[in-house]
Amino acid sequence: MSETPTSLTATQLGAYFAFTEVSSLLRHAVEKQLRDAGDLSYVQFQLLARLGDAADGRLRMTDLADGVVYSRSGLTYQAQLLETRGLVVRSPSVEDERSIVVAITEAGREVLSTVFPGHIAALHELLFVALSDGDVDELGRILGQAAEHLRANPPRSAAPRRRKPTAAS
Amino acid sequence: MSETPTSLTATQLGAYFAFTEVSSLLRHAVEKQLRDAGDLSYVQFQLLARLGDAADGRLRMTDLADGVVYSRSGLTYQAQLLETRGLVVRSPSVEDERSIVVAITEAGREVLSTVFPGHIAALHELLFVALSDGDVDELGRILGQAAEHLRANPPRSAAPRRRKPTAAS
DNA sequence: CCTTATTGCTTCGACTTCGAAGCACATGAC
DNA sequence: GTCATGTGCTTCGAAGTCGAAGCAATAAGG
Repeated sequence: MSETPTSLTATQLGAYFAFTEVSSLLRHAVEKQLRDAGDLSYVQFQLLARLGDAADGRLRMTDLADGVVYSRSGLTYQAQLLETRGLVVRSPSVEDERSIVVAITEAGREVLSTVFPGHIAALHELLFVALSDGDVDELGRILGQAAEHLRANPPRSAAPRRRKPTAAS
Repeated sequence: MSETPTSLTATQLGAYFAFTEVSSLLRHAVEKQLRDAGDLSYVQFQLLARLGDAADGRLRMTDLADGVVYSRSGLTYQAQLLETRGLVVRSPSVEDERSIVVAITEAGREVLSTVFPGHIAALHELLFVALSDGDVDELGRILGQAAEHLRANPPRSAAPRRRKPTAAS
C-alpha cells in the first residue's frame, strides 16, 4: 500500500482552496439567478433539467436521485414541491409497482426553457468569461479525471453517526 | 458590450458538469471524514482551521463569517455549538463593545490537530492521487483566475448596502 | 407456494441554514 | 449633549436536508 502523505504541497493546497472558493461563490450566484428567474432551487433545476434531457421526459425516482447525488428522502420532498407546482407528475410504474416514475409536464418544460438561457448566461459571465478556451479544455479534462476517480472510490458506509451524546438510559 | 451567448460549447458544459460532480462528491466525502474523525461538520472545521491560523487564535465573528462565505446567523449557531463543546470561547471585544471575539481553546487546537492529518490524507486519496503534478498546477492556476473573477464580480454579496427594498406599495 | 431477503419510496424526527427583525453599541452631524 | 444613522451580533420563524425506520412489492430459496 502506498504511503499517505500527512501534508500537501503549497500548490495542492492552493488548488484546493481555489476549488472550494469557486464552488461556494459559483453555487451561491447560480442559485440566486435560478431563484430570480424561475423560483427554482438549484436542486429543483437539476431535477427538471435531467427530466427534460431524458428520453420521454420521465425517470424513476432512484435514477433521478443518483443523477444529482441526492438523498432519497430529499428527492421525495423536492418532487412533492415540483408536483404541487405542476411542473412534474408522479405515477407508479407499470413494470414495477414499487417504482414511481416522475415525468416533466408541459408547464415544467416551459419553466425550464424560461430559466435555461439565463442560467447559461450566468455561467458564461460568472465563469467562462474569465477562462480561455484552452483553460476550459484543461479544466474539463482534469476535473473529468477527478470525477472518474471519485466515482470509482465511493465513500464507504458510515460508522454509526452519533448525533446525540447517547443518553445511555 | 460583449454579447452574452445563449449557449455553451460542449467543452464548457463538460467542464461545468465535471466541476459540479467533483464538488458534490468531494464535499460529501470530506464531510464524512471530518465527522468520523472529530465529529465536526465541514463548516465547524473551517471555522476552527481559520481560528487556528489566525494571529492569536482569535477573530471577530464578522471576519470569521466573511472567510467562509457564511451567513451571520448561521455562524452564531455554529459558534454556539463549538462553544458548548469547549472548542472555542466567545468574549466581547474590549475595543468595540458590539463585537464578539471568538478564540480557539486548547481543546479546540487538540481536536484540530487530531482531525487535520486525516483531512489531508483524505484530500490526497480522494483528489490528488488522481492528478499529476502538472495537472494540480494547471488546476490551481485556472481556478485561481476563476475565483479572482468571481470575487471581483460579486453577484450581490459585497454590496450589502441595500436600501430597504421598501415595498413600494 | 411459503419464507426470507432485497429494492423503491415515503414518513418521521432531528438538525442546519437563511433572511428579517430586533437589540445594543458606535459614529457623525448639529 | 442629543438625535440620526450605521455596524455587530443574536433571536425567531420558515424551509430544506439527512438518516433511520416503516411499508409495499419483487426476487430468491426451498
